[in-house]
Amino acid sequence: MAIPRLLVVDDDVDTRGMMTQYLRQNGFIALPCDSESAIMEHLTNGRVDLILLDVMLGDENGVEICARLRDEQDVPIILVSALSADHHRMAGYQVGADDYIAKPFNPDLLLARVRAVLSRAKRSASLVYRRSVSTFRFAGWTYDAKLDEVTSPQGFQVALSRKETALLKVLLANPHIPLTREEIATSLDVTGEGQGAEASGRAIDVLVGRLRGKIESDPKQPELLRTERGIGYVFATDVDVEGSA
Amino acid sequence: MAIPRLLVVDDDVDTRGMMTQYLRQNGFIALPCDSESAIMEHLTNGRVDLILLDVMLGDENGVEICARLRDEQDVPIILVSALSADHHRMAGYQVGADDYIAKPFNPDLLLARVRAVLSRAKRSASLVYRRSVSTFRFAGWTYDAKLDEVTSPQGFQVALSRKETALLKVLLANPHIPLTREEIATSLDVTGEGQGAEASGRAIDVLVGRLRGKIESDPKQPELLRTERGIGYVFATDVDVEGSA
DNA sequence: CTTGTCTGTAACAGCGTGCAACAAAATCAA
DNA sequence: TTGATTTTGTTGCACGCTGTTACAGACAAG
Repeated sequence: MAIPRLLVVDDDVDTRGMMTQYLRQNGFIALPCDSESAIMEHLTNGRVDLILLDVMLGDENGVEICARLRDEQDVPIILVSALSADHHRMAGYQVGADDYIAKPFNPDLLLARVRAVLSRAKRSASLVYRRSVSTFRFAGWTYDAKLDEVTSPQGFQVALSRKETALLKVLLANPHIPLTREEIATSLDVTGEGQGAEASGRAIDVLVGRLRGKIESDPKQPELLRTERGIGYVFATDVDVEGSA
Repeated sequence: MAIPRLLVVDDDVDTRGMMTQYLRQNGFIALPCDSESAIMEHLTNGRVDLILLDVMLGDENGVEICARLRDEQDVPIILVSALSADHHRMAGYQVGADDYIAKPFNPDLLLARVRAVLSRAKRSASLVYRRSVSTFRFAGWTYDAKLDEVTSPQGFQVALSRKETALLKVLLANPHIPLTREEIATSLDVTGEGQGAEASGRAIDVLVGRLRGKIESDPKQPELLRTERGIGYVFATDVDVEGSA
């Protein structure tokens, strides 16, 4: 199972950034959102495993959004509220939220809830990504997330830089799913909010090229890290994940 | 049976674009519309297999339009609504809608409903184009949809560009059926809103020429990709499909 | 035949991507 | 701290893909 992709929906940049950063540090893919339309976009464009939804969203109302999402979707939702009032919690459950957290919350609590909801949501226990877990295998290659070691099919160890490793992780977590440059950039930018972090330039292109140079047998005709013209990049190979607690 | 042609009627550009794009990615021909007159135009000018009709259409009322269409036509209609209110659903069924979906909806759900209505509407199950099919054979040629590899009767591998591949796919999916330039263009344009995408020009003609140059033994006297003067192009050869789920 | 419409195609232009080379920034050693 | 080394982002150019245009040939109707 791939690394869970979470949507962090909050209109406050700081909160959003903190949560995003924390979740990423703990092995999740966290995508910051600030509106319902952004949520829909993500839902349309790719897999989303859990939505952390702030109740207060400027004009929009988190509870209503939750209700609407729940009407048709089956994505787990955790409501987050700055208010501790219980009626909010009730309202939340009524519209089908999977859990409810009051701000300010203990980061570990957040993590615990997220994991609980994720594992409750789906049957397979391996759904939840455990940091300590960690061997990815693809096309003869091995990536040991714990030791951060990449081993070629011939058994040679390949040294990847931090960003290269991060890129590989995102790709391994989303095999066969085309990722936008923006999505990739957001995932790489571990400093919390990726807002304008990658506004300029073609850093991702270059990074992809560098990674290709290290893991593709023929970088000119990539078989693992394929280009989706006009869209972004895809990891076009099946990936086996081997985990341990 | 040809690829189903769907009309996506919604006055919001984003929604329309998203739905259109998603449907196209899944093998349908999706034509964006924003008014009743546009619908009528399409109904007049060509085959339409299903209409996805937004209930809120600016000044116009989707339900009324639905009723009017139903009065004269027998095109299946799925109503789409931003409101979850049930009376809308009821009203929809009363005027003869084939199904009803509330926005925001799960893309896969949309797809499921569309397919259900289409197959319910009548005709063989093969109506729905299956993208998961893997190997096409025609006149000695082979096209492996999974690897995107085209192999000539002599066993040589031929490199096709993205659009060329897309064109070939549409043709292979509809052997012996003349396809309009518009139909082809719509199928190729995966970038969402095709509105003016193909308004101008003869891109299709040129594309066809290029594909001919690669797969016809004598591009001057095409045997596979024939021209239907005044109409469009036909793939004039039997195609064997070897599919898997 | 002529005329007008439709199609084939070469030539060109714009865009996105790969990549090398450079510059800036981060990391490390002392 | 300083300076060396590595990593990362930027820039410029080349190249392939794609749509447009213009013109010539093909076809249909008269």
